[in-house]
Amino acid sequence: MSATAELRADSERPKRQLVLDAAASLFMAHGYGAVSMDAVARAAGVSKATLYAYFSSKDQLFATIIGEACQQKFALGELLPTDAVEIREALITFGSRLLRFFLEERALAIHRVVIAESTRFPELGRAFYDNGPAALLGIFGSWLAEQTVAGRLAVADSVMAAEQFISLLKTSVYLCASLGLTMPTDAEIDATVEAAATTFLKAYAVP
Amino acid sequence: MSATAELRADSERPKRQLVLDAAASLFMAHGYGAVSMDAVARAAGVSKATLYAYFSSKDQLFATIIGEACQQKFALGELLPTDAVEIREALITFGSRLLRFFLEERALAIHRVVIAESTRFPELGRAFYDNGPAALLGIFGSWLAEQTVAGRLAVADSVMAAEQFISLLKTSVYLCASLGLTMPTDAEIDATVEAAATTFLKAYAVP
DNA sequence: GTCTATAGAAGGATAGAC
DNA sequence: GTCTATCCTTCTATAGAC
Repeated sequence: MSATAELRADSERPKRQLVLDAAASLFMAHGYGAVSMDAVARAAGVSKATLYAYFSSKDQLFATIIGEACQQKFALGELLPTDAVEIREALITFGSRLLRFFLEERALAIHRVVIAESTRFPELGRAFYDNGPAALLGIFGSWLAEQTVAGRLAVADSVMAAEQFISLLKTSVYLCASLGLTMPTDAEIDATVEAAATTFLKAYAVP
Repeated sequence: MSATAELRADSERPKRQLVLDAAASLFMAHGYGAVSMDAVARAAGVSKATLYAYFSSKDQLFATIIGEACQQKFALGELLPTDAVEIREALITFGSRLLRFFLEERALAIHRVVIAESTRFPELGRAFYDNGPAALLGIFGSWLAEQTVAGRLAVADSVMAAEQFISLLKTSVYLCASLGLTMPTDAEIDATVEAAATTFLKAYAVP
């Protein structure tokens, strides 16, 4: 796409979308309280009156943005590995994709802002949990159950096992990233994933 | 202590402490942006001018409070079980204490507010991590190493093992509590702890 | 040290012209 | 629908009396 085409597309894009994009970026970077409607209007290149023509209040704008961000389907199913590979390799593939997804700046930002405003906007906590962690648990738990049926794992409680594998990925490297302290290196990520797979298989491998 | 003695102690307590207590409660409940200095002064029973006599700005008041909250030594060492009991029982005792500590409203509130303001106050993220998670990892990792020397566990990388046990405690029951959705029941907490101990021991028990 | 009162700035939301 | 200009509230921070 040429630069002029981009510009045309940009200027033709409905202002509502311009506002949404600008506000999403600002809210995720700085949180609800630190972003003014003036700043949103400025970043979107529209006036405040236009902004209020589309969104009746700051609360509603915020809830719309974060709610939509939570409902984006992250194609969670695509994170699952194929059944063709050996089980340890499958777990490592899945764990590696998943931990790298958790560490993406966008995912971290959504998690941060939802936790931060969960008291002011309880419905956001619910939307985040249902569309994110709960959906993931369902998909991965089913996969673990399938592997057990296929004789590749020995999992009794597939939901608890799914919880445990995912938890094993979220060690302090994830916490440090959440807190904005340090982003882990590829080597640290790989080491965490491999340790998670090793511990998980000691507990759930077929005897 | 009698009621009158309590009252006297309260009225004699330095106003600085009154401000700190009131502000801590408000900031942890509602976050930085949603709390005004008016509200702090009202809750503390002092005037705003008095408040500003002790703290030069809202930023400084907030950083002081959260910084001190992070540096409270939670007597982490006391969470460790005695060496007298069998290893599985020791892990369950420790895990139960630790998970219940993570789920305390105060701990959840500190975690929330630190994550929320970690971009505005990066030093708080560092203080929280060093005094909380990192200190815990050190203490528990050392304990695991001791148990290995004593022949009660077979842990090669004691820090990674400590990470994993703690991560196994933080399953979705913890996430739900973080998001303000639901507080787990005692039964859910116990089930999580027992599952964590079982998985951990399959990976790290003496052969 | 403590208070009342207020200055000065910023934010959310809107009126009215085009 | 969109903009400029503005209203009203709330906020941080301070001046001045006691």
